Amino acid sequence: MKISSKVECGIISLVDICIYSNNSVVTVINISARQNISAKYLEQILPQLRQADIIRSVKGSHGGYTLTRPAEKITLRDVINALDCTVLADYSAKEDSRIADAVSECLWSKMSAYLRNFTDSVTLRDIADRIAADSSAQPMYYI
Amino acid sequence: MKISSKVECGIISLVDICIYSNNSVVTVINISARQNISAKYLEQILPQLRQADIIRSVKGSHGGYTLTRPAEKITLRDVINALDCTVLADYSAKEDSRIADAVSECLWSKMSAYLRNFTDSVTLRDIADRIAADSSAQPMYYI
DNA sequence: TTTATTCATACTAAGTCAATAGGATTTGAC
DNA sequence: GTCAAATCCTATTGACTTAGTATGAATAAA
Repeated sequence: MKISSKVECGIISLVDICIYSNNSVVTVINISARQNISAKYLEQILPQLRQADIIRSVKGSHGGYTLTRPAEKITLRDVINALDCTVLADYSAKEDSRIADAVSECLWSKMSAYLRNFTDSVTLRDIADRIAADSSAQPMYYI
Repeated sequence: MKISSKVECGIISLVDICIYSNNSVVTVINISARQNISAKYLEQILPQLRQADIIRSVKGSHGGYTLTRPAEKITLRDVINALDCTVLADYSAKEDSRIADAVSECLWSKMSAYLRNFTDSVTLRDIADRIAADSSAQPMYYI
């Protein structure tokens, strides 16, 4: 499935914040360096996650980002909706016919609901734990 | 979920062929008139469905299209893959980091597999039957 | 030979997306 | 109070994708 770069980078950033914030904030520069994502691009993505109340920002010098709540309370659906609300939304065809209506109603809406169900079931904690599990075999280097 | 117009029109066309081919073929012109889709656009979509062995074409005068097999043997996955193979394919991030790799492997690939599972479970018959069910309340008019 | 159809390919206009750019604002440290 | 480090806001650009159109060739029935 094709994932937009924005959503992809958003998830990666959140996992990064989750792993690297030890009672402190994580800056755009930090994430950019660790994850090889342009800082300017992140500056566009992170405010959106803040507006969706997924992360909290501290402005000014020594500022940065932290999660607003425990990672197990942040779902994949939260993140996707914050960055691209069309992904999980119901879709309705513009073609005008009874068949088109039926396909919209009984197929696409069902498919969207099915996807939402999946994204509800995955939390940031699940992803971060998976990274940690990988790290036990292959040691993690903090930058 | 955002569905491409091509896939949408493809499904609609197949349902149309399924419903309106009574031991005969269905032409682009017929589908176009019934479903309000440009004939020229359909001429681009239907050959792709033929190449994927979902429909069979009869060329020349009195030509048209029929399904190659019973509707219950044609899955949503067959159709989507014929028209846009990126939808159900695994996606791998281009960002270069351990976290990005982990997200690709354990998140996006799982999500694609989940979607494939859904699309495997829905057949053209299911959709056509749904249309028929609607018609018992609201009579269907053949053109 | 005409007509009705599919087939193949090229084209275009509009829209979307990824990424960059520039500067404004906020805050801590000295 | 000044400087530096950070987020914030908004605009812009260039590349790519998509939807739909156009033109004409090939095929086959009547």
